[in-house]
Amino acid sequence: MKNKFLLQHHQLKATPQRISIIELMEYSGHISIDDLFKEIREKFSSISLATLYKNIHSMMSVNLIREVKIPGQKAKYEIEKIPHAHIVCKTCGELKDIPFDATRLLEDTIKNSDYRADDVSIMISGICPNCK
Amino acid sequence: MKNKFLLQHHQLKATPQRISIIELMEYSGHISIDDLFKEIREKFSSISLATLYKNIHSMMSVNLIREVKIPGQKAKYEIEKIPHAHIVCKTCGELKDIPFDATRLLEDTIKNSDYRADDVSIMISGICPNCK
DNA sequence: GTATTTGCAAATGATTTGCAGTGCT
DNA sequence: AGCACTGCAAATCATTTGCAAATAC
Repeated sequence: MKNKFLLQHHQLKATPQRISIIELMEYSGHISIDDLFKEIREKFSSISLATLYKNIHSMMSVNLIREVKIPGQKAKYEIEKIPHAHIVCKTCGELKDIPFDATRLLEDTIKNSDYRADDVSIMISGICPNCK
Repeated sequence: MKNKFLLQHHQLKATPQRISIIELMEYSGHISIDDLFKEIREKFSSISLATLYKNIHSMMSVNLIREVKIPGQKAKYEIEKIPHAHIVCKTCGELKDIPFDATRLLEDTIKNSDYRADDVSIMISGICPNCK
């Protein structure tokens, strides 16, 4: 129900496919198109990749979700939420959030450049505990 | 000459194509495969995209260059250099460096998580002076 | 001289598009 | 009812691969 409203508040029709996309993103944190496709087929066996791509685009265009690009990997998608940084493991590729408030960084940037900055995305890479 | 050594120090053969790739990256700061292809054809009219892709990969695998992924754009490539953050204009897509030392951020992350962090990439987005 | 690299053409993989039918509001 | 959305198939675009000839060292 919550996600139905979430979609409607962003002027998108609340189709069951879209609701399911949001649920899967909430559950996984970040998900690639391929994994999304695999998961969502369990519920909608006839869904097409084209539909996923179209929905990802419409949801991005209203800032409901965000694309996370990672060097050497396919893009992942996540629901817009509170400020955080990303940390990706160089070995296994796992992506995690860590709490990080970039407000300060943004303010500094605004001070030191003539850009009107409004968003920061931070990608840290390293080796995760499991792979160490 | 400098770039010939740069390649050799990374155990790559210094072909004229590779030297030219490095020159173009130095000149442009960040460049996409397509732009690289357009530019480099002026010098090597018979160069193929396959060669570019292959070289980009070999140069990345020895950390001579780095891939910069930007949401909504194709990847760009740049020579590894001193720490900086990226700022991209949401309107015209222009990408710029701003000086930024992420050492502190890295240290904090190491303290607060059990990852062994070794690299940070920061992408700020906003509106550039020209587009304001 | 030998191993690597180049450039071509073809294969593969990812994303987008057009369109007819369906479903949300 | 009307417009947006879905799913299919086909088109397009991006990247990779295999291989023979060329080149760096």
